[in-house]
Amino acid sequence: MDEEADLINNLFSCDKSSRMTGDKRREQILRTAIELFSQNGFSGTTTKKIAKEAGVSEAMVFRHFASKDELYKAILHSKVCEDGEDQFPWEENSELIEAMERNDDFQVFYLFAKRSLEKQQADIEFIRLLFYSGLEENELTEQFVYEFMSKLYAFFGGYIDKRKKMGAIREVNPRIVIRALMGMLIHHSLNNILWDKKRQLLDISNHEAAENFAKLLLNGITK
Amino acid sequence: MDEEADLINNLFSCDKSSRMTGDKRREQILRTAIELFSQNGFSGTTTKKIAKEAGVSEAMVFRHFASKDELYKAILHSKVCEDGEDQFPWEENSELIEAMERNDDFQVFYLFAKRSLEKQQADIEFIRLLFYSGLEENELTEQFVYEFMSKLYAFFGGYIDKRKKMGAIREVNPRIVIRALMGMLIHHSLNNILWDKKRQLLDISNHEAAENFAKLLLNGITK
DNA sequence: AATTTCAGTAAGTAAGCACTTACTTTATGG
DNA sequence: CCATAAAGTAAGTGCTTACTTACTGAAATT
Repeated sequence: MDEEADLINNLFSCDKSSRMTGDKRREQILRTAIELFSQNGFSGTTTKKIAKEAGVSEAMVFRHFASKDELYKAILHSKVCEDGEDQFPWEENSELIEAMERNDDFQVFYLFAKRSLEKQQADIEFIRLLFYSGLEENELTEQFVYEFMSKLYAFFGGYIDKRKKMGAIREVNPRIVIRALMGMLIHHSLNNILWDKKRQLLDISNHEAAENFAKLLLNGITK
Repeated sequence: MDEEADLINNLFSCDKSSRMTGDKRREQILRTAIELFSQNGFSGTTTKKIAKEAGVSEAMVFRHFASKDELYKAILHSKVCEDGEDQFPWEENSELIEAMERNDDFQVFYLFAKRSLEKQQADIEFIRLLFYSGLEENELTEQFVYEFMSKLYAFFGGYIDKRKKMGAIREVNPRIVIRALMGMLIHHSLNNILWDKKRQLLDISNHEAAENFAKLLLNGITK
């Protein structure tokens, strides 16, 4: 409580010269850097700008992080590895688990899609960072995607396999199904974030998108 | 012929000091820059490196392009606007048109998917540039995506509407279908290019991918 | 053969870059 | 209340950046 109050106080107070503890300052620099790196990429972001935005001298950035590279790694680690755990909240999503137990295929896919879209929209920074670092060929990103997708294949592919055995789902490679679904979801978010911010091409709610994608995946468009 | 022979000669000859005409040198610098910008993004690419890679002095880069920014714009224009036209070759794809005429839905979606995947794989530079410039919030990119997708909606959405009226396809927003399909295709390519180069997560041919995505879109996975 | 044209360069410039050094200020526990 | 540790900075460092200037030499035109 005190901690949070202090943080808010520091962030909004006009008294820029107020001192922070090392840990808090470190965290604040990290958060500022996340914002800038996600906006402008690695080489598009200067340590000077990070320092200025964080309201400290450049030397402070280098006191907390050995180099710009280390700072970037710390960011990817915090966003991709720590928050990344968070990106896989389905096992604790009781609504989804229940839908799986009662074999309500539509609900399973719908809930998954809706939750994914909401997550993606709530953390645009994360998506931008993921794509920037992917283009920059950062191996941490490759590793994250591999682990994340492996978990997804295990969790979701398992359900598909089960329903296949029950005769509810036709013979199909679960990984292809998952790639198709993730493609719809990520690409839809990316359109909203990068290319079609004004929703000129397609303006639908997360509910509509999730519903349509789920139906599409389950029944296709053929009558 | 002569032109091409000269070009090949110049590219592979060890005689680096050979003179080129202004136009050819300009084109060569442009091509070199495309390669580097698509690999490292705008701020990750230096004019010095472009010059070195092109085998000329830095001053030559600035003789042909007023600034680094102008060079980048010229690249996006050439890749996205000129070659971009090329990215919409379906109207001239007689196999696809024929499939549309005989209302062979599967063949229509399959051919579209396969051709798209092939195009994307053949021009990785283009995709990287598209994503880099999208993240960098370049308005040229936004414009290209808008025009490209509008054409696609007109061309493909028309087919879906026609088949809807014929009662072959259920009530569905064609734009959502197209977004879903493009999502599968682009995301699959992006996985292959960025995150899963070694195909550890999913290793399928373009034929397999196109076939599965088309089936999925038409009939879903339900038995 | 002389002149003009233009591809091409070497060697700059000022500003900006990641990063360091040497120092000052502030909180805190004995 | 003072010693100490730690938060903080000003003013650098050498190097790189985008971009320029003043020049050279090959080839086409006259």
